[in-house]
Amino acid sequence: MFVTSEGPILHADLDAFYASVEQRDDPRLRGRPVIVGGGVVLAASYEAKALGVRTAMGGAQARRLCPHAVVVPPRMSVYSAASKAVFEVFRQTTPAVEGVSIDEAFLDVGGLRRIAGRPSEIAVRLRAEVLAQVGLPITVGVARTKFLAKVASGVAKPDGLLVVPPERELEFLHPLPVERLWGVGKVTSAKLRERGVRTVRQVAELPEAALISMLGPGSGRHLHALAHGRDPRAVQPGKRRRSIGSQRALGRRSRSPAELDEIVVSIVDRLARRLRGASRVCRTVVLRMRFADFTRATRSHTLADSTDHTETLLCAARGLLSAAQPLVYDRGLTLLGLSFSNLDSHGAVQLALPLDQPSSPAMSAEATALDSAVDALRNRFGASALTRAALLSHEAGMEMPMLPD
DNA sequence: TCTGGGGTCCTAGGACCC
DNA sequence: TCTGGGGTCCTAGGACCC
Repeated sequence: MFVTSEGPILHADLDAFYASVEQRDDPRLRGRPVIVGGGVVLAASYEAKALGVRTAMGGAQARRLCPHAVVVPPRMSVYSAASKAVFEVFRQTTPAVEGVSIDEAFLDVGGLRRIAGRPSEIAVRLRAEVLAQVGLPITVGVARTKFLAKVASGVAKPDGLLVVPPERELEFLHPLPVERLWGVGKVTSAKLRERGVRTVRQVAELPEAALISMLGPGSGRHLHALAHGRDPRAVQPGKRRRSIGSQRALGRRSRSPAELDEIVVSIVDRLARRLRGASRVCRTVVLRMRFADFTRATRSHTLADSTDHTETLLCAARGLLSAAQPLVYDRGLTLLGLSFSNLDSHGAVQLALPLDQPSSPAMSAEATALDSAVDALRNRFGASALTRAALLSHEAGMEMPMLPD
């Protein structure tokens, strides 16, 4: 499963992904500043970025900076389809594709030289193919390691290509600001700058022990290696998601227990469907909270057995929320989220089952049937009627165990 | 500028087992 | 009654990334 070639590695990164999809689909948006998302900026086209608009910026501030921007609501399913199409192009290039996010991947092209040419040629073709087949601009960085390939694509953006030859790695890396190092965010950057360390070269000049005493053993060693161009991580095509989650901002007004329960029900329902859709099961349920002062807390519960069963997961989520009641009301809950972790594949569970248990396709067919039944009942009885719907599907003879009252 | 939604990885303490 | 060392799992928090 793990590819252990010597590289080179391509880092392919779609430019201003959501905004580019909008410009692709609506010619009137091309060449104009485009902002995706209203309350907060999910993506900004390069025309908007040129005026200072940034991802994650508040919508009001973005409109001040860029009053002529076209603001469009996100169309997640369209972006997801575009992403799938782009990843298909990646896999036509090499089977060794490791997805990093919806718009980003590493491609190991080591060993392709004889059939596909030099890495730079592969990268040129890849960019042309993504444009031709999906209609989106993409930037590619090429280097010996993942980290250098990623930095290269970051420097080459937008709509660019940059190759870092092995003998020029440090020449490329050392003048860059420390924030370019993977794992250096606000906190680490402040610690480094406090000590006068501003460039990657200055990090490289520090002994590893000094970095460890500043940042702890984990990040100390990590940064020391990166600053010297060392990054042993291989491209892992089989890499799978380790958790799935969903959250909802609540605003500042306080919510009744019934409202919170309704939110928990809808999040659990959505996540459990995604779990089954991906043929995965989970064992740990994590409740995420954010409060009025922007502090955060999590509470988690690990089940005895992995499951993709909505009611089981809901029961755990409700238990966590009720245990967290004091926090919720003392500190003013402003965000509520859940994530399911400790993910496993359905297949692994199947192996442990006796032979007379339903097979995996049958089980997912059952889950799909339940989803449809719940949907139908929800349409009849209203959006928050999951429990009611569960009761009715139970009465209808469908196997859906009930929660205790 | 008062702030969304989706993730990853690391650390540290305590429980528990051998 | 007091005592060691090592390993794993769970929980919680934090930093970081897109």
